[in-house]
Amino acid sequence: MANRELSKIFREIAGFLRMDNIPFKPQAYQRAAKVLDGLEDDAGEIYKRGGIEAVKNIEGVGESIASKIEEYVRTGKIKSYEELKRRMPLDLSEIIRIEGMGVKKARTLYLKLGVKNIKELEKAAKDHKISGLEGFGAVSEKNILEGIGFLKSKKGRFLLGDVFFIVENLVKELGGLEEVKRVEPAGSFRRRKETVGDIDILAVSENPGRVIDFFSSRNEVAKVWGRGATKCSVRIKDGFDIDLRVVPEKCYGSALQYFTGSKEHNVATRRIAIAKGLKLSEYGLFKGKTQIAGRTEQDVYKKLGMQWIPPEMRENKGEAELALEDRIPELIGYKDIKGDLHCHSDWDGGKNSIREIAESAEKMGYEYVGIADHTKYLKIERGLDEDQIRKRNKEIDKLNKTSKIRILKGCEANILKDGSLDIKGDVLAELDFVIAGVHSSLKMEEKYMTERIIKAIKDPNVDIISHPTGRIIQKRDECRINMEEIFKAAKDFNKVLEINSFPERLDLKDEYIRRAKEKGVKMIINTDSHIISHLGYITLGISQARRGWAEKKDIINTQPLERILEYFKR
DNA sequence: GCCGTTTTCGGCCCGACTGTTTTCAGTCG
Repeated sequence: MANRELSKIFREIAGFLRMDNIPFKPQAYQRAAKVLDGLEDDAGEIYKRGGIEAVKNIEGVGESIASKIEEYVRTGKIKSYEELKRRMPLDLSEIIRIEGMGVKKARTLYLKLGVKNIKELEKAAKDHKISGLEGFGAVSEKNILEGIGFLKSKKGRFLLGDVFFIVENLVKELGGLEEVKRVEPAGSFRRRKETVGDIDILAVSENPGRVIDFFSSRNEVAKVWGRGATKCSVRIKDGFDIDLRVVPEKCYGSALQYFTGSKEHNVATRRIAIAKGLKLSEYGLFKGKTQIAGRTEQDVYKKLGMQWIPPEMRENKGEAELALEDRIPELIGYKDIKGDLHCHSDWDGGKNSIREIAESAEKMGYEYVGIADHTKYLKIERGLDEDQIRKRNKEIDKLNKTSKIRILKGCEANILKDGSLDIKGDVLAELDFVIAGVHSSLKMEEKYMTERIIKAIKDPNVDIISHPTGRIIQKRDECRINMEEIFKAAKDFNKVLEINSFPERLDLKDEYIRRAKEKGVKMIINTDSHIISHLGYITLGISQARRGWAEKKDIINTQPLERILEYFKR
């Protein structure tokens, strides 16, 4: 896929241009990058099919960017980009991952101190070289070190959503090979952790050499680390590593169990084995020297006297004990969602029309879909005012006459600093549902932030609180909120907390989902999509819900249309 | 650099917040 690489390059070009205060061009490159990210067709393929003219038909791509795409497809490089990098040889995309660091600060620090990457930045901050510079002070140094510390604590890990579809695709391709009998990802990927390190893939084959040949020669492979008879490690162009192991069929199950982890879960299961006079390893479950299980995971757990445990639960949080007592909950399934209620349309900053969203939602097998455009406080997202909401509602009414699935009228209103909403109540009352979320003043003290959200929960028009903690994974901690009080208020006022499926949000996170479930708080899994390709993120939200042990009954959008409407009327 | 049933030239989502200043630049969403 050339799209990902091109979009990364265009984002960097945008950064370089912004550094030099060049107006408007950065937005153009940024936009092209964004379009490429959401593009289903591969730009390289488009070029090969229809030449530069076809490429120019891509939105946001004109003369100049099209010729850069052409250059990239033909030579694998873009000269002007290489030139920019030579002039400013710093790892911009890395440095700006630190919160509070942007291209201008990166530029100053490079020119004054020669800082090229996070490591050098950390040293400069520790040596107090930064506080003396114009525009920087002691607080800047402190913030930089804090930001770096935050990034480091999740070092080398990737967002599940950033690798998910690449890995799924690879596994599907491997599974399609004739010589591959079984293949599955293991590790934290299989447990669907919100961030993953290396990806482990396990396969069974009579001909490991052929499978490894295929695996290591795929064109997204950047580097082959190690190649053995049954094992191969590669780095993908996107920057993460994948290990493939080919194992004998008779221990596929035990190997899968072993490599899925977590480490702590494995310790717990091995302890159970020992208590039964057995020994569990990646090679199987043994009684003395005889293998009594190993071919399938189910068999391994069964012979241990346990129920099979969904990978998302294997974090040693009490699941082993439940499995021994036959009390593993029936988690929400990946096909249980009947509709996504947090979709932004082109009425606000979204990309697709309501009709397109409804059609995509129908293709996903949904019964209903909810349009939840931003409201007016969020100017950057073109939030709607009262009149625009009413106008949009009319369009939805019209579309509903012909649409095969029901389109619900909603919005994502802003919870202002004092806990009030930015849209008048009489307009909210005309909607099928109202989501409310915090998008500003995220650094309030716990007491005030908690009061603020609870006030919104008490608002009779509000049904759902979106991304309740406001965290951005690997970038921003959750807001200071007393979640216990939020759960209590949600329960008392019968309001729903969102599990936002966006890769960098996944908010509520697993622990809170589990706590909410214990408290009897209802939740909803939404995508917060701004383009129809985001609708597929729902699977990440479901994973998160399963990691929080949520069952179908805990998640309201597993319910049919009438039930969910009834729920919002209450 | 891209785009156009208000334009083929002249526009490009902008306000809040923070840390630095003493009126503002940079970052974020």
